[in-house]
Amino acid sequence: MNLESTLTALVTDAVKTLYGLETESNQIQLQKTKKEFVGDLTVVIFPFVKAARKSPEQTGQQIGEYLLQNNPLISDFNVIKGFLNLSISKNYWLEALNEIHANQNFGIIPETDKSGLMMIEYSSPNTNKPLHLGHIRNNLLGHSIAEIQRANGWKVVKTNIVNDRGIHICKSMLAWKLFGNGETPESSGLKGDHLVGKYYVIFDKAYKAEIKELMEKGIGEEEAKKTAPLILEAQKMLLAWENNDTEVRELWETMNGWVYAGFDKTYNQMGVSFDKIYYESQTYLEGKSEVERGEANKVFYRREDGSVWADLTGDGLDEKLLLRADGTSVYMTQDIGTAKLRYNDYPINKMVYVVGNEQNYHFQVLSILLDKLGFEWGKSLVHFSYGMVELPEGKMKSREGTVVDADDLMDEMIQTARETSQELGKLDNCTPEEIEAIVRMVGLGSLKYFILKVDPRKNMTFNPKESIDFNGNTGPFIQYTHARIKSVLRKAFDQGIDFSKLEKTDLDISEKESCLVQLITEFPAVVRQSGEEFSPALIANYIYELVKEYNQFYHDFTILKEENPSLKQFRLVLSETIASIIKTGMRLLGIDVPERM
RNA sequence: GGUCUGGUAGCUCAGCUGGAUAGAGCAACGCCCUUCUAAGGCGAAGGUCAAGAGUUCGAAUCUCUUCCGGAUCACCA
Repeated sequence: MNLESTLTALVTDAVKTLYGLETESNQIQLQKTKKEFVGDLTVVIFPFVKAARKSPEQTGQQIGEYLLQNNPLISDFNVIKGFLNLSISKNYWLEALNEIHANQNFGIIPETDKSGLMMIEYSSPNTNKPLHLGHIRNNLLGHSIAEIQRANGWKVVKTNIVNDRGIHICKSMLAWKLFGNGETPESSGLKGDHLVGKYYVIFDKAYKAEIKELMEKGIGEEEAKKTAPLILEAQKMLLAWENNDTEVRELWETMNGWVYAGFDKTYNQMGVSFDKIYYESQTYLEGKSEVERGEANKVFYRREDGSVWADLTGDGLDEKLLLRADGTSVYMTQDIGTAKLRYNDYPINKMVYVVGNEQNYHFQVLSILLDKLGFEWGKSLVHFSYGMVELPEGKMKSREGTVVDADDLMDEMIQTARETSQELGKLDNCTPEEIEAIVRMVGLGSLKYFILKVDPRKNMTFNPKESIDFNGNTGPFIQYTHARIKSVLRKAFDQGIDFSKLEKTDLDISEKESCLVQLITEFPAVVRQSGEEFSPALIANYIYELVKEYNQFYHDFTILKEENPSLKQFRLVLSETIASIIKTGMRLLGIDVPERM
């Protein structure tokens, strides 16, 4: 039984005995005592004032006295206005710390069958261009959510649906065929995904030139876009692909192979991975047959031109196309097929899609369609929706070439970390391998933390400079604190101090220290809530608060120079516990923390 | 226009199941390196929580209206 529920029960008991008031536990409001007041936890008295028929102050006083007399857990109390501030006995905090310190998996629920299996889809790239800043937010969120859900006892399957077919891939292929001169990643020294992306851009340029040319001949823009030779050629290629044309398929496989090799490097650098990858080229046919089944069951209907539609006006939405007149599938069709395959492959209890908020409508529709098709899991799917990332300079636009490439950005972050640490001479005693590892952790940690600390729903601005600051709510600041604690612990260990277990449990620790212990005890609750709300930001901000509080504590006291051996030991145990929570918490965000830096 | 979503300090963000004087960091100002890592800490300053109304003992938080931003409503993916 944790502290809060114990206290809730106590207060329930108190108001019943004193005022004969029956209360539900949710009527008792317990909150952390604000810093400027003395105490650990605060009971809001207002709900009981009526029954007590006394002033809030008197009521608080009375309840406080009752609690103090009836439970040794409460060491003191004070009343301010309608708030009863309770001080919890130091012994309680010391014992709590001891317990947490001994628990290697504090805050983590082991994987059990109880919660079931959660499949989390994220990343979901197209194979015609490299990953960019938007993908970074997606990947980081997806990976972190997976870690958090796993820490909450779910069995997690991370999945990626690669959009490896369609007109956009044909565009890259066609451009390569026409202008590529057989260029390969090996011959050009380019990363595979960048090479294919290069030809996508080349296609776009040439295509635009053709449109311009046609328009100069007096053809309308719409018409020009449709009749430009390049686009017709690309469409022909797509058709050939669908008809399993050997040459087209071979080129398709070669170029996609380049892209996958490139993506693997990017994912690897980012520290994300997948348990199962689906390819749209393998799932879109399944979608078609599902739609046809739906049509047969009168869930969908066919128009005169042969296209298939779902009528969602009854759900307050529009009509939605599912199959084109020529029988080819659209985005929605593929997602239906992919969903079906996934549920065939895994006993999924919860399906989560990490996809940008521009697709909110799509997933609203998908949920309804799956439900109409008779899949009981349709209604319960979760669209984990997130906002756009912008740079301080403004919006990213692929047309204006202001897209921030994921690989470039990560390299830059690492490079900045390297330069900063060199300037400060921080890593002079490390081997080149150590320096590389640390600089990488710090550079990527900056990026990851800055993106994850923000509420996912919001559009955000990524400021590279600010993110790598060693002050404030940043990854490096947290990493730095961790490294510093580790340094203290190493020195203590060298001095032969045993901090494996607290020996004395009647130490007179300061208010600030008990406050820190209290903060530590909240970690599991934060992880639970973060899982329920799908919010890595919750964990990020919690860690920051912990680190900040610790730093203030660290400033006021020196640990190794403390003369009271018991107090010294306590502070070491406290520090080690905090370091361990930082490490666990950051792991849930997908961020590594260095032992030294 | 319909739907969804956001608006909190100059900037970037917390806080939102209603509770005390609305919190951090950055920037700018003033201190503290004989200090377990100054990649740090302390102090002061900075607010009509977009606006208005309602519910309440009490509203940044809940409801309604308005204003501003973003997304979406494709035979694109």
